[in-house]
Amino acid sequence: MNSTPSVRVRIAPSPTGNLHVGTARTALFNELYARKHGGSFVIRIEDTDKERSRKEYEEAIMEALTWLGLVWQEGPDKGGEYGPYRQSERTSLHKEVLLKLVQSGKAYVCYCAPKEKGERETHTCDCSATPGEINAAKRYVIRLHVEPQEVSFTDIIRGEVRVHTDSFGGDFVIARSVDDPLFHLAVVVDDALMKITHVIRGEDHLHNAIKHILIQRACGYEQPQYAHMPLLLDEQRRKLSKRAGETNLLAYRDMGYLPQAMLNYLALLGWAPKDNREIFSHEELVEAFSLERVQKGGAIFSVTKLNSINRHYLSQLSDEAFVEWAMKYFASQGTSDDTGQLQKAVLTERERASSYADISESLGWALPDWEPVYPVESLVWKKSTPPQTLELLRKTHEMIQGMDEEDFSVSVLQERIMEWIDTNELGRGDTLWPLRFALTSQQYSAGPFEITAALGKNETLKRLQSAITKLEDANLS
RNA sequence: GGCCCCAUCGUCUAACGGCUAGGACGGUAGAUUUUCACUCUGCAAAUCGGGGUUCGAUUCCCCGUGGGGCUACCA
Repeated sequence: MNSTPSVRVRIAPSPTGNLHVGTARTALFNELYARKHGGSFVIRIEDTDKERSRKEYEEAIMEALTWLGLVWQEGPDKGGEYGPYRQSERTSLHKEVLLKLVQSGKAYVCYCAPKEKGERETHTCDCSATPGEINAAKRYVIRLHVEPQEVSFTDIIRGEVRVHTDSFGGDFVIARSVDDPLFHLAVVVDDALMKITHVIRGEDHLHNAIKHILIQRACGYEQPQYAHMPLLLDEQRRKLSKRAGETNLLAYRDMGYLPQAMLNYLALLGWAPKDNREIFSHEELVEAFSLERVQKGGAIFSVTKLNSINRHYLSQLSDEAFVEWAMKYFASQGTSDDTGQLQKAVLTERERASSYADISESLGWALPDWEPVYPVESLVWKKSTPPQTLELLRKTHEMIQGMDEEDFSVSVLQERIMEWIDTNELGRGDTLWPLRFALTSQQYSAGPFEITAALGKNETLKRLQSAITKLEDANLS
């Protein structure tokens, strides 16, 4: 038999909301660690808070984890040897442990009133009922007996952490009743029963680790290795929360971020490889990852870097995949594309877009409801004059009129139009700016040939004519 | 308040105690370009402060300062 137990890690989200980006990162680090060591990654849904837990959140969480591309071996969706994987289905397990703890005197039933708000004295009382004598009519809790002492453990990321039990008031509550264990007890029991070897979680649990170790000792469990990761911060350097920005992972999918980009970005938050590399596939991350290289300080979740990484991955997509990605956005906006014009147009934003926000900003000209509303002067290039522009627009209209529909590809259009401009010495800027602007009415956009190709002959001529008319009517000098 | 954790460019980060503190994003200047973007070339930008230890400290130790987390009969 193998003497060293294989690595088993877990992520334990509570279905009281969508998957938080911070939780997603923790999940990723767990997954990477498990895969790196050929271990198992377990998902356990902590739905014991009956008030706030919702089934649809559990589904959203699983969907988000799947979207990110994480792979797990055991979970509520696929079962496993150490199930069930919903905490609410494990209460009998918890109860068993609880009873044993009380019977052995490691924990006791306590009828004392709840702690006052500012109270921080070490808890003392004479309560000592055994389970058989519990007076159900009276409110009670179950507390763990805690000998006043220094407790320390070695955190993989932080080194030695040492806390005195007095700092949290000694005997702490582990259950509201025999049927209602609290988080601390449930986590410890579940982790032990699921043979979790490494607990990798957020730094906000650092203090809890002490309580958890105390419970483990009382239960006679082996202590897992702990690794408390730095928190994800908002721009104000506070724990990333809903109020400071979007924290729902799936919202980023809906904003046009690719899962591989998000995965890559998340990995770089609090972790860095030995070399300067920043672009990593999932497999490459597994290869390069190590907990020892995880940062101790918190990291700000900032979308600018995510944008650049997303742009990189978008540029790696095939044309088909890129179109599919972009059209998903328009579909979500309820924009139909009967003519196929939008589909063609979308390609002009390749290597330019960072997310759907860019697509939506730059592709106005390709929308079915586009109208040529713009100030006439904008048609005139900065180094040109209105009469020149009018003249050139007329010539361009005439030139394009003479082209065949099948010549409307980017390369042919570019070749023909550029050659035409140069041989007639019309001036590239003087001609191309009004062309592009007449077609888009946008200050910034893709090049005129790409746009002409996407719009096709009829639409191009229509828009050029409209610009000519506008300019004539305006009668600028 | 108490307990704990942390500290390198604006941001994410690199640097066996030893090159001019490196890279990326962002910013900025320029080249290219009809515009924006892409690409290319430059530039600015950091070791929180004070003490030690050491030939030598971003790195180790102490103090201070700053930031953060936790302080539930939530998870």
